[in-house]
Amino acid sequence: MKTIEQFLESKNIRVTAMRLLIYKFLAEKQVAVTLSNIENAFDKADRTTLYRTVKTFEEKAIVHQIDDGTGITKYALCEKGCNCEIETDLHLHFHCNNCNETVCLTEHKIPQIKVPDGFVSENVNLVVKGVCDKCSGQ
Amino acid sequence: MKTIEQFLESKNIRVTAMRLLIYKFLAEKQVAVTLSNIENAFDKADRTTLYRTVKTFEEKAIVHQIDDGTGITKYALCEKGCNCEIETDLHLHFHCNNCNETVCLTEHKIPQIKVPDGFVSENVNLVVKGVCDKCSGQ
DNA sequence: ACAATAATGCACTTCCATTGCATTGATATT
DNA sequence: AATATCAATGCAATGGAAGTGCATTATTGT
Repeated sequence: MKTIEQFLESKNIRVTAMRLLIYKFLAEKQVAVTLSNIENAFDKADRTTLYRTVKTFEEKAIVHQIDDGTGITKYALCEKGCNCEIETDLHLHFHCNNCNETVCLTEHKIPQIKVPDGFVSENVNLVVKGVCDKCSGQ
Repeated sequence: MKTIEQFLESKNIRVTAMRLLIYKFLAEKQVAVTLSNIENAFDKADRTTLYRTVKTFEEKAIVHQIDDGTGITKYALCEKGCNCEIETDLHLHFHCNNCNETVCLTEHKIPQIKVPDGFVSENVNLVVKGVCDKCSGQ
């Protein structure tokens, strides 16, 4: 059981108060968040700092970026089952058209996709849209 | 063999010189195009006109929008095998990381994706990224 | 030919992403 | 412990794409 500090250090990320806070914020969220979400949670901090912190996390593969089709980039912590260091890691994301939230379905791997001759597949982005469990009534 | 004029009329779209030009432009393209692409091709015309023309085409289901993950919306004509009137039509798109072009692979249907209990799947966006046939060497 | 309606063009606005630069803070070296 | 070095933060500004309101022009139907 590592502390967050040790974890960040193991990823070659300098530990700062800001980074710890943002990490904790991401960790307690069950859904992918936008920069604005983070901004609202930390209104004393500057947008740029938050932006760059998330970028740093992304470069060090502790956060991955999600394009769920809303036009706004979202971010989520990489979890067990989400090997973002590996370029070809493929898990799917679910975007709820009702509450507008996006979640990672890391246990759902993307099936092999066949592409025509001459095409080389390196990466796949798969977003399923619909209604999430919270909104679907039960 | 319908003329473009007849085709547009059959879709309840008024025929104008601008719309014919834009339609022809889209038709001769083998790849999805951005608004900027269209803008560059028609620099005498106003951005807004181009924007609204494409929107109209989209509403009338003769063009579909593609989110290939570049952050810029692309558009492509719906072709045989692409039933965009049907909300749930699912064909995949291929984005080349080399030439940055995106093509529709209409003959490649998206496999059924399983989602956890409580989640309702309505729509799927699947983009395969890699190297296209033109860039892959042969 | 004319009235009604739709298409086009212009000027803005908004929102998100991104960068340059100065400043503050942390780390390492002596 | 003081200082030099380098990274993190904050501020200001920019750029790009998407979208809207309104006036003007074109098209359609009567």
